[in-house]
Amino acid sequence: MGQSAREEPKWRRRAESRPDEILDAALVTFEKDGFDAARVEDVAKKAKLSKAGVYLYFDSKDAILRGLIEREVAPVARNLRAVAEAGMDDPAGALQRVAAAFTALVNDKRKLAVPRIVLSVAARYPDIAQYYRENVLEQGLSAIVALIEAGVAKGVFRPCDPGIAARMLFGPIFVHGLYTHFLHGDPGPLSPAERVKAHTDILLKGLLASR
Amino acid sequence: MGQSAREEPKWRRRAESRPDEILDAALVTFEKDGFDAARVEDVAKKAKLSKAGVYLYFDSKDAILRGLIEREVAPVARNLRAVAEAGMDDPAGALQRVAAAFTALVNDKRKLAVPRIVLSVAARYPDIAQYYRENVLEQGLSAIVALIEAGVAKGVFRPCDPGIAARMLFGPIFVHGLYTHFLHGDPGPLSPAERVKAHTDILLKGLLASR
Amino acid sequence: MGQSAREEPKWRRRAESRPDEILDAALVTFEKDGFDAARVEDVAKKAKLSKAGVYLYFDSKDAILRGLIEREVAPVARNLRAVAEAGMDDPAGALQRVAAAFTALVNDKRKLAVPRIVLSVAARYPDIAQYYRENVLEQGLSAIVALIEAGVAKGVFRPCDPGIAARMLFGPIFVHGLYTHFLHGDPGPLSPAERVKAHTDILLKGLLASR
Amino acid sequence: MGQSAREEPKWRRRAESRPDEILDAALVTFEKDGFDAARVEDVAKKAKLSKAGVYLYFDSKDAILRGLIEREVAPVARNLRAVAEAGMDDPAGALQRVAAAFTALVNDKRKLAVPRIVLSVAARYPDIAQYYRENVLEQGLSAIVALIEAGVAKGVFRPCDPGIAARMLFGPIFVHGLYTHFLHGDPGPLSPAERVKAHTDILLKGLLASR
DNA sequence: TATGAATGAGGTTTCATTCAT
DNA sequence: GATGAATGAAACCTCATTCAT
Repeated sequence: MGQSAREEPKWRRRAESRPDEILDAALVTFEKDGFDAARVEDVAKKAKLSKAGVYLYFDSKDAILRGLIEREVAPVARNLRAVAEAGMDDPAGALQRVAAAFTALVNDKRKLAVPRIVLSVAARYPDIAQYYRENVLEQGLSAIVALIEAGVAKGVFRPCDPGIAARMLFGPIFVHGLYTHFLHGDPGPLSPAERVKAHTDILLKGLLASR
Repeated sequence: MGQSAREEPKWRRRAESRPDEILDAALVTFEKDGFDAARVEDVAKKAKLSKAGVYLYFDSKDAILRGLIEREVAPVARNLRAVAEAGMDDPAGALQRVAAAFTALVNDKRKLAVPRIVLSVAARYPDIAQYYRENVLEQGLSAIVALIEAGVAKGVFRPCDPGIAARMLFGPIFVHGLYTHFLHGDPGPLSPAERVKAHTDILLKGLLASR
Repeated sequence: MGQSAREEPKWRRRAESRPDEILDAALVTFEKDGFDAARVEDVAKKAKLSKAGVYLYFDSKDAILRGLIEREVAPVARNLRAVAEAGMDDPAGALQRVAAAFTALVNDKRKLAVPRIVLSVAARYPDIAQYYRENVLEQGLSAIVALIEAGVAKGVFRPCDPGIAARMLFGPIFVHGLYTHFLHGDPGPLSPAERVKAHTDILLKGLLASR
Repeated sequence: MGQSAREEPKWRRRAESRPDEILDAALVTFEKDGFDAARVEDVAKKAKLSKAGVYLYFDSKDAILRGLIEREVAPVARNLRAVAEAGMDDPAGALQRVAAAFTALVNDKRKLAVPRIVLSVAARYPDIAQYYRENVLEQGLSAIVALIEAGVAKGVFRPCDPGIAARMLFGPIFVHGLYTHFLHGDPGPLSPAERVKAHTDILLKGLLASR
């Protein structure tokens, strides 16, 4: 109240929040332009920092990318595992919930940008590819695989290859995200929830032990 | 002896084959390094041409990419359509054959490189994204959609959203390709044929009208 | 106990010793990396100060260099003059003592670093070159020149060009220092004292009036 | 004749001479500004080339330096050795001729720039220091050492440490060069030839076996 | 007095593209 | 048709220096 003349120091002394601000800016910039075409200066500008300022917090452009991946990756993996593990005694229901969670994730263009970037730089930064694979993909896959195996063991699901089943869960959602977000493909008339339902209807019918 | 006047022309007129040789080289180079990191000089070297020589056949680096996409794209789309259309009266069998064809395609790392590159430059070259979407993705999707719809009409398949079903066909195969080729993920123990079978088993069970 | 109000001042008022600490640090850093490659931050770190702290005491990087030269230079010149002047009545003995003193000086890599730095920045900072020349070189030379001239006047030395003689005293010692310290040349088997002796033996035999 | 309008193609097609032109330009630029302060762009400009053009012939700024050292070094070493070796049967005369040759060398500011540069970057590029030491200094020294030893063996010179004697030959000349060229010290009234004479007079008197 | 945070200016290097031959 | 030579434009990164606290 009354101190309206000093609303915001505008900058200074926010070292703690800087790395995150830079990563936020980088995510947006990399998503828009791709890693190579993105200029560090643009990241800096969006983070309201000078170019040199960025280098106070990250050693190099690819260190920013690494930081970004590391920050973005953990929650995704954690999220998927949690949903999967929470439903081990109701595999069919859990499958639907995982599909819904993954759909929500993929619907967020910013979140989907990360695997796209990883994919495009994987050849040059194998460590990034490896990190992503081990910390997201294998985590997610193994969680679903466990879920499917549990379902099979319970007799809820027919015997099947759980890796294939897992890909049948994630694959369609992921490609739909790429198609609509990055290639501007027509998302179709269904709402996300309807898509999840249509998808899991078919998938579960394919998986469930008859009667 | 005596043919001293015609020792060996310094260069040969092979203008006709040149563009293709350049595109071959570009495909390999782009696949390895990504579009941005790939240097025109490397493409030239691999095509056994000077850097300037490349510019006799292509106006710019992204023109090469456009040429590449145009060349690679048509056969893929045509192929998938053909398989799908040839099986309109046996939708289930056709589905399996499409899955097999698409698996074969995706197994070829070079072929899979094209969509990966498209994805990574889509933001900067919207025309490329559009071209790819219209000429490959929508072609492929619509062919499968038609197939599914035919199946539903015939009563072979249950009523379902054909777009979703199509993504359930392509998605798992595509992500498996990305995962194994570009992120060096474990391809798992199944042979391609076994993967196709496991995949279509589940998918068809999910789609087929009971009884 | 009980002195909680004075636990430890975060920083101490040691303004007086600071400039010297900075110069010490600068000497080491400049010696190791050269003036250009040395970073102010490294000087600061070695002086246990923040980068900004250095600027409390010196206006700029080259001001540090100037300060360094000023501090290092006076004692050297004074020392050489003193030795020379103390021996005006025994020119031959004084020559030997000057050689010994200069050898001791040059043996100290840190001390030798100063002229090396001066030499490398002389073109950009003519004032530094001038300062060094006037306050060290000309001082040292003139002292020796006076010594030689005294010797000649006394009849102890043959008539000779005293500037040349002076260079014959300093030159060999100086280049030996450069060679061994900065180019890692083999210092040879002789001890410093033996080098001084061998050197002055020849030099004196060359200078002394026969009989 | 009559084609006065096309005097000089101005550039193009002189790849062969380029490296040398660049090294010439670099020598001048490095001599003037020192290695660090010299900008590649200035070297380029002086060589009448674009900045990028320089990189067609040299991989990096320090590659230019290396090239420069390599080019400048061989003739110097060869020259000194030749003079020394040509006079093995007249050591005293040869010593004078070596002194004269070295004086001529050092009188050339451009030539003297090389060791100055080497000295200033030695810490950062140890290979350059080593190269210079092995290919110039040790060559020169060993040639003179051999000469002195020959003189001693012949009974022309008194027994003495030849390394010291060699430094007494080179040292004074070298420091005089540094002093006058780079610190703008007063070269004194003597002509180069007179300096050589004054120098070798003393040195030879110091070295020669009496009668 | 002391410093963490910030930046402007500039340097090296790269590369798509052009052009004379 | 083919290329060696050349360059403009830009990108990454560094560092001396400043300033609010």
